[in-house]
Amino acid sequence: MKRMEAAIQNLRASGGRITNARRSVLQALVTARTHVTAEDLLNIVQSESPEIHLSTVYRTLDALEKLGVVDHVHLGHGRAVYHLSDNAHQHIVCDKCSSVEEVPSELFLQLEKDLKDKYRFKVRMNHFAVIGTCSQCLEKLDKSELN
Amino acid sequence: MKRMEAAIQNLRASGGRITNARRSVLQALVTARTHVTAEDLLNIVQSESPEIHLSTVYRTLDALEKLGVVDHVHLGHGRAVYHLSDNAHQHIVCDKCSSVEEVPSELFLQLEKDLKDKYRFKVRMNHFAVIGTCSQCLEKLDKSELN
DNA sequence: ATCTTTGCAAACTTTTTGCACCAAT
DNA sequence: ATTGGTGCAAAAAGTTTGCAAAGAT
Repeated sequence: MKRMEAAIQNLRASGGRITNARRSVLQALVTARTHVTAEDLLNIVQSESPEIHLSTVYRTLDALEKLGVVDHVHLGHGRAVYHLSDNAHQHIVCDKCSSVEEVPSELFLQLEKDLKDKYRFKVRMNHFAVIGTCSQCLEKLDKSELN
Repeated sequence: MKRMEAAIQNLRASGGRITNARRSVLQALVTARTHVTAEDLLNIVQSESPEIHLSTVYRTLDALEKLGVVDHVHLGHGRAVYHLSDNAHQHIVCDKCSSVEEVPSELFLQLEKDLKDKYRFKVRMNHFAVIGTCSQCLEKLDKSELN
């Protein structure tokens, strides 16, 4: 669990304190390893430490995000999902079934470069989701159009 | 105002009714012509017809969106912005100053194609925002790093 | 001892919903 | 006459905040 230790060093170095709550949230993030909502994290965390409060989860995520350890993406209907920072993938989100899939970042490299070169806009990788329709839902749609 | 008439036809054809509220919201969308929040629209609309309610704006936007006349994008901090459907541009949103810029869709064509071919995922153009840092904020950051 | 973090409850923001009334077709 | 839309008020859903007590350094 290198990531966990690195994050803890990071927190400490920035003058933060290492508390149970923070260790739990971090642990939960490592465990989950995918896009989880604050509430998902709360559930994981509370299965061990039921006293931990949702607002603490939010505040911890905030702190970790400021350190660059965590990122969050808004998936469209309000909820945000959080995960350990990692530039290796992006999210594609189905607007029919809300499923989230990860795709390699390389698909986005050209776009990133273009926006940089032509608009001096520095994309924050991993902080946006592409909305569309996933293969399963597309199939269902095709079938229903046959009727 | 072709767009407006087309939208009205569209509404009528789908069994919808043409009311003051709907005409106003549509008019406001045409007038604004950029990304506006539901509240922005409410303000525009209420300057003429103060009795129109926010929930009506939402319901109208909903109806128009189902017809494909309107689209909305979530910009990250909760608020959604709405605009007339138009595949010609995408949004890039600054995570520092929240400014929104439009960039031509062609930049996204390759990405769209890749996601289609490799993941059978059909991107819903115009329904996602790219988050990052705009040129102005980048400049400010550069300067502050010189200190 | 100091300064940060926590738990809780309450506030806030944005969007949705139930319902009785009203209006467009 | 029907069916769909409106205004209002209240609820939801997700997140943030103020505060006093507890905890990490």
